[in-house]
Amino acid sequence: MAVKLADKDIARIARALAEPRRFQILKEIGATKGGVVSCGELRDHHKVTAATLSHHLKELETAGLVETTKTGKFMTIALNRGVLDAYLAQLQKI
Amino acid sequence: MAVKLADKDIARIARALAEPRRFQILKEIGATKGGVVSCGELRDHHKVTAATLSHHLKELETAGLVETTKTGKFMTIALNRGVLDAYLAQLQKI
DNA sequence: TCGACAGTTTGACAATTATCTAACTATCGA
DNA sequence: TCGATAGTTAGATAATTGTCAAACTGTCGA
Repeated sequence: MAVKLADKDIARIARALAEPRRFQILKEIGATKGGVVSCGELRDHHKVTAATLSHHLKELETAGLVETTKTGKFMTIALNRGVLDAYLAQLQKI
Repeated sequence: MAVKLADKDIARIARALAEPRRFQILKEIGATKGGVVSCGELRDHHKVTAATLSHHLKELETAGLVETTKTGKFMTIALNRGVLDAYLAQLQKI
C-alpha cells in the first residue's frame, strides 16, 4: 500500500495540480520514455521566462510530484509516480 | 469507460479540490451513507458564514463534483462520484 | 581566466479568490 | 398574512499566486 498522506500534503499536491501549466508540465514529463525531461525541453514548450518555469518546478518538487537532479549545468526532472499514486489513492477513498 | 474530460474541466475540478475546506466538505459528503448531506450539517462542521459555504458549494457544483437538489426550504448535496472518478482516471494516465 | 550559458532568487505587479457583511429571495408554520 | 428560517447575491477586502525583469550563482569550454 502507498504512503498515507497528511491533509496538508494532499492540499499541496492538489494546489500543484490545479495550475494548468503545471498540469501540462507533469503530463509532458510523464509522456516521455522514462518519465524524465530536461529543463530546456520544457522551455521550448512553454512561453514563459526561466524564472517562472523555475517557480513552477519548485512547486511541483515541494509537492513531491517531481524530483530534480542537477548534473553540471543541466537539470533533469523526473516524475515521482509514487506520490501521484498516493494522492489518487486518497481521493479514491472519498 | 468514464467520460473524457476536457483540459478546462480538469482544471476546474483540480481547483475545486485544491481548497482545503472544499476537500473537507467533499470527504464529509462521501463519508455519509448514500453520499448525501444537508446544508445545515455542513454549517455545523465549518466555521464560516452561510455566504462562504454557498460560494464553496457553487464551486463544487460548477466543477461537477456535487449535485444539489432543493426541496422546500432545504437543500441536499450529493457527491457525483462519476466526475471524481473521471478526474482520477485522467490523472492515472499521466 | 573569462565569457557564455543554465537555472535561481528577489522584488514588484496584476489577477484570482476566500471571506465577510448586508441585503435579497423563497418557503414554511402559526 | 407575518415572521422566522434556508440559502443566494452583490460588493468590499485581504491573502495568495502567476508572471516578469533584473541581478545572482554555478558550470563549462576556449
